[in-house]
Amino acid sequence: MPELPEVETIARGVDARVRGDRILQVWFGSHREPFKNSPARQAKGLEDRVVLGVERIGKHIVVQLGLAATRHSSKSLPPAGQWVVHLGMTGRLLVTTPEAPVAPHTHARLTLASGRELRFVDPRRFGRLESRDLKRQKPFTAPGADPLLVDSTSFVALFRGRRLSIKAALLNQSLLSGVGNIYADESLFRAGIRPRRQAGRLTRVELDKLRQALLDVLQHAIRLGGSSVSDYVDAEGVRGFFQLEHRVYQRTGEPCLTCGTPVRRILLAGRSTHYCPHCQH
DNA sequence: ACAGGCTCCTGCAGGC
DNA sequence: TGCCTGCAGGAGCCTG
Repeated sequence: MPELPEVETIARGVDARVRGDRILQVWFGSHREPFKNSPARQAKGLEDRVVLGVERIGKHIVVQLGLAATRHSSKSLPPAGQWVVHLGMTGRLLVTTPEAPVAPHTHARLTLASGRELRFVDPRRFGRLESRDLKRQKPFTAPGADPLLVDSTSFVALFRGRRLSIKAALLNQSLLSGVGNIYADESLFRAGIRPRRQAGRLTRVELDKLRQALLDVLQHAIRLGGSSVSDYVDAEGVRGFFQLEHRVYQRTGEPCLTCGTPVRRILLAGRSTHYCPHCQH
């Protein structure tokens, strides 16, 4: 479901609601997916920890956890652990009251000292949950560069010599972490670049244009709370509005908003890909 | 170093 | 009404 703007929106919303809260008890509703390490070990890493903060890293939501005692000591103490949430296609992370009806496919419920609950819901179970003990493991890092932070030189270097299509390159999380199908199509449209073009053959000017288009489209989407294509909602259950700004994504056959040519849909890297055959070269 | 296909899942829309 | 197909915001694996 979610790409960078949706994950950013959720992470900010969860952070605003649970930062400083303490996890009292954890309930896991399933014992197969979505656990990268065992539910028992995750519960151990979560219970009686204080939420120091919640942030987005790539498409992951990282909950920074401190020992309950750190509340009373220095604020600069590093986190003791992390809870890493990947939402897959249909995952949701919601802050609710304990009385709120439990949605089908709820896989995790974290009871908080404030009386709230943090819930993970994921019908397709493509999402992943992982707890990391920072005494024994390194902090989670994204495999690729963050599209909001990457500078022009590094961006250009990512694609140098690469023979795969620019669309596939944008989706490759070890190059850029956070771009998915919607924002790949939307940024390529705004940059005037055909998705099938070989990444390594784009000019510096084109890549600069692409980086700027990507930055613009992601920041604009974050301001609008992300894209609600089907059932995406933020931490409070509120839908985003960027889907109203889509120019090509899921507009197959509809007129290009710039030139009127019908938007074309092809399959590329196994994904639906939308572009304007007139505006993109 | 890729491309392409397949897989993991559930749910929904559209055609018949 | 039901049954079928195709499709969906992700990503890892395997083969060629």
